[in-house]
Amino acid sequence: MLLTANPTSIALQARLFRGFADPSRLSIMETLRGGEMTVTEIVEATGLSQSNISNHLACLRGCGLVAAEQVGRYVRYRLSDPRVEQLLALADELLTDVARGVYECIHLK
Amino acid sequence: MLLTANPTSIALQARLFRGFADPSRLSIMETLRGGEMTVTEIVEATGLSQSNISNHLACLRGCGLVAAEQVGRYVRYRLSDPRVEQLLALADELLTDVARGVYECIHLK
DNA sequence: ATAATATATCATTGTATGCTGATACGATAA
DNA sequence: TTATCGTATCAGCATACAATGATATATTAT
Repeated sequence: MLLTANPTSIALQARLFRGFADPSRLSIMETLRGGEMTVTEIVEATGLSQSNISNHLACLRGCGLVAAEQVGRYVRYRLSDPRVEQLLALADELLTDVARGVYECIHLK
Repeated sequence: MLLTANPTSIALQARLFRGFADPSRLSIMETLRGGEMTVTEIVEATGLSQSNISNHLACLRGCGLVAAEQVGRYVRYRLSDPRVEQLLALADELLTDVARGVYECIHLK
């Protein structure tokens, strides 16, 4: 008998973490910790290309990690849930202790 | 002037999240929430192949997310830090609210 | 209506990495 | 020592996905 946890749940959780597992998306989310921003503002703040940002915003939005609101010809984005920030903060904390390992880990690029 | 957060930190954080962003690694970590286990026990619990498990354990170990201790010809693995479990728990909580979005998100396989 | 600005979409390309199967290594038992 | 069991490593293949550049859409201004 396999003791595997609910496979669907595991797969979903993996996907959720993937939402956080990209530098561009993390930059966006870190930027949004400062409050709502338009796409242009995010582009300026991160230094990433507009299409790149838009692609990632679509991803984050699809996953429900950020929410968007159209304001005139701008679209304002924000973190959708306080737990998104909590997750970022907790990861930061954990990282203070595992940074060296993560940095030196040869299994993740 | 770019307002980018420390790029190195962002890259490391992305890597850290990648550690969590794979179903096999998540299965392993979920399994280890039940306490220390040998590789064989993890293989049985998850139903994944031995080499697959060993590869992922090497990754998790390299990142400092799990710790290992040799016991005879066995190696017992455990979660290395309570915050690893906290991160898993928080993700689970968040997932209760964003599950649909994550499931339907076309940007992540 | 036309132009200009803000954002989104899409195809392409390159790269990262997960999985498998074979094999090597290491520890104990016979 | 030899066999056996537990674990680790590695190469090869297949796939996922991030970044770019071009273009489409949408909103306001002239």
